[in-house]
Order: sequence, then structure tokens, then C-alpha cells
Amino acid sequence: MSKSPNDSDARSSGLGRERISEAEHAVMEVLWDRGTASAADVCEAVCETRDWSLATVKTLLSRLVQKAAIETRPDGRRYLYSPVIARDEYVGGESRRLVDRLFGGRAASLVAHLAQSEALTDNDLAEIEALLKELKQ
Amino acid sequence: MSKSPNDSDARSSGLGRERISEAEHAVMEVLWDRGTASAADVCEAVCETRDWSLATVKTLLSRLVQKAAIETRPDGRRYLYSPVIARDEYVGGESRRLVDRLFGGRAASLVAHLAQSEALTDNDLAEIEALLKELKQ
DNA sequence: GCGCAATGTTTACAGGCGTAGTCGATATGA
DNA sequence: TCATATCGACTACGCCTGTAAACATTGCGC
Repeated sequence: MSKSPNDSDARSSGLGRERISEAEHAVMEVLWDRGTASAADVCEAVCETRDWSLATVKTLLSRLVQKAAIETRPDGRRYLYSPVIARDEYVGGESRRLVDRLFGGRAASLVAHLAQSEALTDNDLAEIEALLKELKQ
Repeated sequence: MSKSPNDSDARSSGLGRERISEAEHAVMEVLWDRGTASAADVCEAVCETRDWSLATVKTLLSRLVQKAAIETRPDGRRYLYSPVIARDEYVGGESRRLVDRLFGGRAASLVAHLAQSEALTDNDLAEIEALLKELKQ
């Protein structure tokens, strides 16, 4: 037995991979989008929609730095922030978490569920079909 | 202020649908599995694997009752607990949350991601294909 | 009848998260 | 040069979560 199903997480890399919270994730999205941004930039991108103050963004950025999810480069008297972890990596991790937790690790079950609960439009189905075709080669 | 633009959450139904935490979810799984169980039953099912004490299970059960995710029926001097919300409902909700958050609501993108990140085995692919075929009828 | 074991209730407490105010330094424009 | 705007750092604070101990009640075996 290689331990419980969890803790398979890639702590292996030595890179401290801490969990990113919901609010932090919103900030990450901005950084993934721009590649690099100042705190003010990030706020400009999200403060309105999420109804946040600049202070909130600053806090989230600090926490993300602590979690080693982003890094800073000094630019004059301010910082430019940029992602350390790739979006794909994050998305993959989160997806896998969900599949593990809710579908016993079987991704096909997830797809089945989406399909049966009609969360998939005809368009989705067509897209997936195309994907499958591509993958089979 | 009606908060953020999302809040599509079904608070509409009057049914208090509060978010179920990770630990609480583990308890839910037991109840979904058995349909009905006492605190001791639940503990028997999860305390070892999760390394919990009975007290912890009791707390989680109480919180789930508060959140109206489960209900109690007295059975002698104890309670029998059973789920109020269906597993499918929960799973669907969580899946949709993820798809919304990470894939802009496009479920096909999730499948694409799983495929490209090789989270799908050949078996998964075959299964999905079969599913699609079925759905197309 | 009485102690004990089992059960739900109450209380606890540390750590994470959402949200933000305050503070000290500093670039900047007048 | 001096006020001001800006920036990151530090502090705050209430709620949620994980984890559990202490407590009160009560049915049960003896």
C-alpha cells in the first residue's frame, strides 16, 4: 500500500506547493493572462468585478508570494508580479483533485456525469468527439 | 450589493444549500453509501482511514445538520443520520463549480484538458466514446 | 438502585481565508 | 523643499474548518 490516495501531491519537487484559495485564484488568473503585472494592474483587472479594495489585492499577492505561487521583480519602487506555476499545472491539479474526490479517480465517470446531467451541450459533445478522434491517432 | 456576478447558487430554492467542506464530504459519502447511519457507524467507516476520533465525526455531523445537508431521526437515545441532498446533486454542483471556475463554463475544455494531460487512460477514452455513442441516439 | 457506557451538546483552539486599515518609506510635482 | 500620492509590510478581525475534549443525560446490565 502506497499510503492513502491523497498525498500523492508533487511535494517531491521540493517546491513548496501550497493550496491556492478561491480569491487568490482570481488574482492568479490576471497574472496568467498578463504574464506580469503590478498590484495596481491586478486591481484594475479585478477590483471592480469582485468588489475588492486595492488593499485586498495586495494581501492576496503577498500570500501568493509566500506560497511560492508567484514571484516578484522590483521595478522602481514597486514590484512586478508574475506566476511561478503554470496555469495548466494548476488546472490539472485541481481537476485531478476533483476527479479523485468525487469519481474515485476515474475521469470517465466525470464525463459520464456531465453528460447525464446534461451539462454538456451538443456543441460540447461534438467537440469532445473531435478530440477523441484526434487522440486516437 | 448582491455580491459578485456569479451567485448563481441555488439559494433560490429556500433550501439552505451551504457549502460542504472536505471533511464533511467524507462523512456524506458514508451516509450516501449506507443511506442511514449512527455517529458510531460513520466513525467505524472513516475514523480509521482519516485518523479521526469519534468526537470529530460528531462535530462534522452536527455541522452537516446545521447546513441542512443531512437530517436526523431519533432512534432510542441516539440519532440516525441520513442525507437530505442527493449525491448526484452534490457531485453535479461541485463539477459545475470547477468547470465554471477553471474552464469558463465549457465542459468540453475540461475533457480536453484531461485528455491532453494524459489523465485519461485508453480505457477512459473508450468508455467516453461509448458514452458519446449512446448519447447521440 | 447504581455505576457505566454510549450519545448528543457545548466549548475550544489553532490555522486558513476574505477583507481591509494603518504605517513607514519614497518618488514626484509644485 | 515639502506635501502628496503610492507602494509594500504589518496588523486586524471575524468566519470557516479541522480536530477534539469536557459535559450532561440516559438507557442498561448487575
